[in-house]
Amino acid sequence: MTETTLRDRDARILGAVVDEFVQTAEPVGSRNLVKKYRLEISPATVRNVMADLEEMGFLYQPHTSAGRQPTDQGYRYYVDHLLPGPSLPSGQRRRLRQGIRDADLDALETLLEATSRVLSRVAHQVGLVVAPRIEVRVFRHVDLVLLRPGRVLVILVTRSGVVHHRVVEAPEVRSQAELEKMTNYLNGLLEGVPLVAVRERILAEMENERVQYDRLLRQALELGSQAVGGDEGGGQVYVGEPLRILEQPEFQDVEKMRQLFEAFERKGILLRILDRAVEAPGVQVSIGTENPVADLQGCSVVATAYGRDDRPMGALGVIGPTRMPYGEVIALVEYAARLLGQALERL
Amino acid sequence: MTETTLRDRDARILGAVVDEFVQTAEPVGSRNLVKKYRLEISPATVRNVMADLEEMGFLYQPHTSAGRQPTDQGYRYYVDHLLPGPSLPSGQRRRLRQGIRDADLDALETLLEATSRVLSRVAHQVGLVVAPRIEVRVFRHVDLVLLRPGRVLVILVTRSGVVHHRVVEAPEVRSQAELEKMTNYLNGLLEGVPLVAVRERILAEMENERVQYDRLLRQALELGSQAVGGDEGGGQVYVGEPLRILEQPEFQDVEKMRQLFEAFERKGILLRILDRAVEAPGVQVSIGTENPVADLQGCSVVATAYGRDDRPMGALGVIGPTRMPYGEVIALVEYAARLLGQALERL
DNA sequence: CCTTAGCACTCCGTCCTTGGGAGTGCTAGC
DNA sequence: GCTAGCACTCCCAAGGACGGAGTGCTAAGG
Repeated sequence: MTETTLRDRDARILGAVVDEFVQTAEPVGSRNLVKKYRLEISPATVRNVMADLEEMGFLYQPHTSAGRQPTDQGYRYYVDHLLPGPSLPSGQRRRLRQGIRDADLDALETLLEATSRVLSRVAHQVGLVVAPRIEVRVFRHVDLVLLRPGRVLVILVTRSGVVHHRVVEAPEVRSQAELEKMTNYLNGLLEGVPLVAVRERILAEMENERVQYDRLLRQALELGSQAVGGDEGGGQVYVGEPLRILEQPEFQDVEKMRQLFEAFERKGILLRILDRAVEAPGVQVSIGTENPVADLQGCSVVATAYGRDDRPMGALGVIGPTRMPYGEVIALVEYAARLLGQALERL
Repeated sequence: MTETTLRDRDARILGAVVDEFVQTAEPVGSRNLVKKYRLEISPATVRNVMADLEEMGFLYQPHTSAGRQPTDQGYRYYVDHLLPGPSLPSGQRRRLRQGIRDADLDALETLLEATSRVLSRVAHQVGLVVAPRIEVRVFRHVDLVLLRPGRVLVILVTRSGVVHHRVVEAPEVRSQAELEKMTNYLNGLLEGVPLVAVRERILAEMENERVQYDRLLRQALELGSQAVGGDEGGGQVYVGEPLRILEQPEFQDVEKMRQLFEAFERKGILLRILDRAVEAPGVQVSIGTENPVADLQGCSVVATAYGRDDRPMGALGVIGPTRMPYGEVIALVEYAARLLGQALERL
């Protein structure tokens, strides 16, 4: 990766090619470019420049004597150096605001899902939202329900109102009355503890003398520990209206579409990509082969963290073909993250 | 719909055409048919019969001088009269059993999802499962959690271990302690009441003198009522691995596929189709235009109820192109329903 | 040295034609 | 009522011609 800086005119032409190709999805030729973008030079000159840009790896021809299209590297340069100032048409702002505000008063899950959907609709791509990470979630309440002797349903509620539940084997538990006591004990013990610290807290409590002698308390801790165990994968991913992607011509091909949809099913993949945006500042753009997942050849992801600046909670973003209007999508994702952050603040 | 009965030979030919077309997805011609199915008559005779069958509406030609394919009516006759005895290859039985047994010990949701998935995989179509209807679900436990003053999270658990939750506005509620009392009260009141009867029970209790004078109890009932309200749509639908449908050549066309996927998103549509199978006895087969939803032109649904015979709980089925191996799929759906019923019994 | 006009060339996509294959319907004979 | 034979229809794949869009190169001009 040599960090090239293009001369002004060359950059302008690269920018024009990207803009044009994003718009039309057809290879762009010199003549057309000059006309549409009022470049004050002749097509022949543009051709020379294009040949240079191709040599540098920013453009390529799908076949000889066709127009040029941007390579991943071309898009990269465009994103890094040529983006117009971030401005979002007020119509889109409004739609985003409305979509997120409408779900605002509801539970967290609804809010996140609504956000992913409205992102999809406004961007004409597919919106993604990762639920707040386990680290920022705080224990609020636990409830134990005896389904039948030896089998207990553990319900866990976080401060933001997210409900987790899981069935746990507990052969020694026989009555709901026992569970009631355990519930009270656990609730008292864990009130306000961050979920990540719950296990630790429980282990510490195990040392407590009182616990050593009380079978019930020991069991309660055991249950509590099992309840939070294995929940590390906490990052639920919401995929909004995946069918939107069919609006993009590159996915008229069934095989391509299928690959992408398979990625959608494997939430782990999406999580991996979006997670990088949680830590990093600003909006992250992964273009085509830049992103680590082979199945997502030809796709780009624009993502950013949401939450307070000093304390990112999760990430959201948009996935679509590499041929995407980066300026617009970046502004969109940025704004959506701000709105979602605000909504969570209120929640 | 005139209820025609075909003469033996005609019926056999219709059956052969259906079998062959299901297998190859190509219009089938007379010559080929004779050879492959060892009909002891000449192609010319077969042609005559086919012409008759076409006139009766069982077959049609996509264009002159092409082979024949079954019409919806043709499939209907096949399903009603020509199905080979229901027998399921032991390999498929095993795969079904395994898929369902594996999820058996888990919570209900997991079980239902696993069932829809294994149906998809074994049938090479898309499996559908409707969660047990609200009528057969029984109240087990309720829990109220104060998220912040005036806003309460209501968690509802049914006997089978299904967890519902919802955020409810309750401006007067200010402390968790109040909620604790309400919780106990509601749990005592509703233990073992079928969900459909909960609201009724609550209304009856409202008349109770004790309640008239106790603000807390009134509020508790209010909350309980809101918690079950609007939950009529209880039938959650699980769609198993929709991408499987791409294995069928008819869905290589993006537009067709898109329509179907849109139907998958609108769970209401699927619910409507499957719900008919809950009441009806045996396996229901809706072929192409027979099913009430226009978007599902060209698709068939094979569905049946699961649960105890005298008390159906929900429905499951398979959706795919009209060109599907009905005999096999019917046997599959039947067996899956039995397995799921048994699994629920144990749960 | 950079720019540009001109020109020959390349490649794609479309349209048309052609020929073979699969299948039918009809007729006449058994 | 069944069947062999035959003429006919239609699709589909392959081949060829052609126009369009675009390029690269060369040579001339600033």
